[in-house]
Amino acid sequence: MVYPHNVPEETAADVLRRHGQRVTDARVAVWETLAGTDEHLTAESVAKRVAVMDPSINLASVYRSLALFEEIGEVRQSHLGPDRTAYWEVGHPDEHFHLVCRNCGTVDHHRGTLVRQIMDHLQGKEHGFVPERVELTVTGLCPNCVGVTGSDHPHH
Amino acid sequence: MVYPHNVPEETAADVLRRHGQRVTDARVAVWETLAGTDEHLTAESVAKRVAVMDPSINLASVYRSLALFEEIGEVRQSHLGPDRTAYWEVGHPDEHFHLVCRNCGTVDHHRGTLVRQIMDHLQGKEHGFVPERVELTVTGLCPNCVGVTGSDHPHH
DNA sequence: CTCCTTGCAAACCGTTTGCAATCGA
DNA sequence: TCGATTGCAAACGGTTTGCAAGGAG
Repeated sequence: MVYPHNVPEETAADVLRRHGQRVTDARVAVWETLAGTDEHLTAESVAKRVAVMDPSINLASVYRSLALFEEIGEVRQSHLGPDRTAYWEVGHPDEHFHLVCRNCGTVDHHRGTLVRQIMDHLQGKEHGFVPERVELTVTGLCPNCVGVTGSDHPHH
Repeated sequence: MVYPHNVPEETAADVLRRHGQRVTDARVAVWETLAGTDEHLTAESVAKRVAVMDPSINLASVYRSLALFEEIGEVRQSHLGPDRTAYWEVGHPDEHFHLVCRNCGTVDHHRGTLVRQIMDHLQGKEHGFVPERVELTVTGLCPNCVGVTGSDHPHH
């Protein structure tokens, strides 16, 4: 079940130029890394994959590229889990949310109408609050871990 | 609109003993701080308020107390905003979510059936995923900031 | 009396930044 | 050409941890 990309045909250079940004090796490598997977990656793991294409690209440039893509709205950062690490993914056109297994750590994407419904719900009810972004993360046990684990503590 | 506490009558000592934990000054102070407000506090601000009651209590002990209360399920940690700072609050019986204003930073709690609905939605649809915790954070513009700010960038 | 908890200070770790060199347009 | 971008290394900031002293049960 591979996650289709934003605009599969569009290259990194296209994306950058569309936003009036310079096309550099670091940015291209970061974009290709993120666009080429359906996983959520930490900056570190993006850097690791980028290093395979071009070992001369520095971690700092990866961070700067990620920040750039986020600013222009092509990439999203989420804070899954209780750790303070950020996870990155290309910004999908469809709203979606995350199911995180507290046992095996697997992160599942789920698209559908739920996030839209939440937006609508707020539009009507919250006197004047203008929702822009909904971040919904559900923690629990994935099908694989339900039977295996007791109902208790994960890491002890 | 003050947020009513979990079990208003229960003292810090009660809570701790109920979980078989030792009653110490640091823990009592941290509990009273968190139970005495409807705000979300960072560890640092908890420490600041704790210091008023007892200046001898160390930041590290505040962190350890927060971790303890979280482990026993009496306190919750959320990652609001894009920074990696954690925000703490007592664990409310009613599910709720957060409305964060991207302009002024205000965090609003909202209780209601939304979170419950999400849980139910998942129970039925997600073949076997067992939801345990729903973290829903909506970023946008609060009523006060809607008119004031253009539709663009917050901090530039 | 025993083990748990604390204060302190140093370590951690993901992320950011200043700077001179380099690169893209 | 010339400002934007990079690599490098050092700084940052919230959080964690090792250890000896102090405190709860």
